[in-house]
Amino acid sequence: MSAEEPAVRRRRGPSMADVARLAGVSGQTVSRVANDRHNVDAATRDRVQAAMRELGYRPNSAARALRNGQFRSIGVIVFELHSFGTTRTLDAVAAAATISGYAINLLPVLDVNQSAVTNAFSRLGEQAVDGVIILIEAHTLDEAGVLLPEGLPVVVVDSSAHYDYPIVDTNQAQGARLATEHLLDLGHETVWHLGGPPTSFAADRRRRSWELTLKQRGREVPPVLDGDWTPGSGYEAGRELAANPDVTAVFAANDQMALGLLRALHERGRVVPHDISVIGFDDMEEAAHFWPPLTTIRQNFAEVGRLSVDALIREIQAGEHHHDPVAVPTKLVVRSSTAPPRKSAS
Amino acid sequence: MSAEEPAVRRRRGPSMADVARLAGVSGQTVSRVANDRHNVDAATRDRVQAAMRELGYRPNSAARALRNGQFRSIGVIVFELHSFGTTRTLDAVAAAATISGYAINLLPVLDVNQSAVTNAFSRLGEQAVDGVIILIEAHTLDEAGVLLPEGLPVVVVDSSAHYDYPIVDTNQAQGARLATEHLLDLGHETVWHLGGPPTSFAADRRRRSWELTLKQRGREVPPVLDGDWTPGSGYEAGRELAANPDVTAVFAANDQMALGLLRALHERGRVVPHDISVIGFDDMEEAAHFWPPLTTIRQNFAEVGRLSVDALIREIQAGEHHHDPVAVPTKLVVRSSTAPPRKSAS
DNA sequence: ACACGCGATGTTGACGTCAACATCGATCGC
DNA sequence: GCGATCGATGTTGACGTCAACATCGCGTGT
Repeated sequence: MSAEEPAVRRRRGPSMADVARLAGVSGQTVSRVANDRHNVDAATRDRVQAAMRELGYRPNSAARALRNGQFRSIGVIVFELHSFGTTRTLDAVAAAATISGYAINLLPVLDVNQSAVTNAFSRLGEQAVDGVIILIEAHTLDEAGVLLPEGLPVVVVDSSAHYDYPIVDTNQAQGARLATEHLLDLGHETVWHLGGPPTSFAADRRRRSWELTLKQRGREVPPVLDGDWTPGSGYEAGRELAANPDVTAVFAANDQMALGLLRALHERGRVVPHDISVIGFDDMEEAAHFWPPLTTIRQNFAEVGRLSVDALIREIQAGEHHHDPVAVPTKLVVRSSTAPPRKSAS
Repeated sequence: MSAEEPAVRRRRGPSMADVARLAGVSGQTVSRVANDRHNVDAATRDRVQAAMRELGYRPNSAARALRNGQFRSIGVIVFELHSFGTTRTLDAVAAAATISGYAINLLPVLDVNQSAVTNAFSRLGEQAVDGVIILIEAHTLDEAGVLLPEGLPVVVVDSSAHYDYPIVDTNQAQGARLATEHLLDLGHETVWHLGGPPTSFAADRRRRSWELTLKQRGREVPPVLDGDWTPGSGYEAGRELAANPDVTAVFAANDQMALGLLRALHERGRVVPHDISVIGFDDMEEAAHFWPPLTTIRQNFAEVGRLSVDALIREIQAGEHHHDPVAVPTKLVVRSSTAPPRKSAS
């Protein structure tokens, strides 16, 4: 009746002081045991550990972070997890961070519009992180970028060169060249391109590299079809492409669009690879089981994730700014969706 | 020469005291401004905010957490992000948590073996989280489950009933029934099943429900083929199924296996849905663009994520244990991979 | 004119941990 | 045998924030 419970129960667990009392030692000795310091007597250590177990003691990371001035945590800013690449990279980042003893703080941007991004970055200011990895396409970032808290180490995973932060990404240009050359080497006159959204630096790099490769070989550069990474946009583009008898080879900027493209070609009765060759980009798990199995460019997401974390941790711990962009090479994976062109009326 | 820099630079930003000094007020007033308390004079507030901006002040969340005894952060334990469902759920969880003002701590389990899981859980003890959502299949969890720190609110996203924690998941049974009935209603004699791995509760539920539905309709129950969720396993199973002329309808326990299955059927020249109908489960983005577009069961991952977060936050804030499992209904999405059976020799 | 109330602001201390320093007893070298 | 050394342990204070309490000044009602 008289005593009021607080609205939010605080589960404060036992503290070092509690353990110390039970074990009959000082708090400092408990701290030493908790941190695996060597200068503790074996018997004492046992006693302390027993007390810890009995009380279910867990070190309070907030107090630790406050004391040490470090959170041992890195924030990862992502837009939706729908994108295959983002997900895979996040996976690799999380693994690498965990191995290095850093926790991962996932910071989703709920909406692409600028105020949401800005909002996410300002929330960042209050986040318990020592550094940040940005996994959203930099164009989106561009307008809001200014608002990043100063003095917070940042690594951007994208292919923009315009950033003042260290950059790690797949070598988009090399991958696109690989794709284009593969089709050219099979004997195709030229290669059409189903590109990613114009707002994406990665898409831009792939497009440019495809174009450059064609030009270097003296081939005609067909108009680009712009998609938005989704299978749906690949399908739309595919309907156009299927109607054009000149098209014998298409380089889709990712596997998902390639999937939509394949569907459109099936619907129109264009046989892959007999009538048209298709190559993708990413090598998602499913690509090997598309119909027909998709020739594609494999991105090494694990490496991208690992390198991003390494770069960020170096920056956090040593203040190193490593401004040379890191480009992770790709690999051509040949399956059944590409073949030499059918000898036709030429 | 005399002063040694610490190995790890601590970027300690300005604190309330610094802001207070600059603005000529007490630390407490700064705190009030930072927390949007109303009882601060407008002029004072402006002065403090100006000082904050000038110094680039960001509240220290470690100190806050220490003071408040709460982190406002929830941990999400995941195995790899490769699984489509996990990723989508994580996405929804992250969004819901952010909206509720909670941060997300991603806690990857690096390896499925038991010691890795155990390890992840013991790491959990040191994590700055108020509660935990477990996104790994509970069978894996089973053996290690005992080691979960006591007193830490937990919500499990899975279909096990054996847990002492609140459970949220898709209504697997209802979904599997929907799938099976759809094929039966089209006129198929019976429905074959390409199941998920035996270690998965979700797979188990789907299998049981498929079986029950067949029995209730007095149909023969064909032997189950066990996959492991991957397209590859679907392909293997598909080769068997394709060789069996009795098979006219297959319910694959997820879309990825359905994809592999479709590929195997194409290879053997069995036409979908003319010769064989195929239905999947999940409704992943790509399913609409498989060849043929896949009829499937749509899971409402967003809802699962939202409800998990809600349940966890209720538990954190009120200590409520809501032990009735929450089952989120699914929806049948009809596309082109299912059709009535070809009238054959019957 | 006086007590009272109320809003704005300041002061104090505690949250849990751990580095730095202090202490104490034992072993070592000569 | 005695100071030096070393290892085990204890004591103190500070990290940044904010609830609780204290204070101060001004307007209000009678």
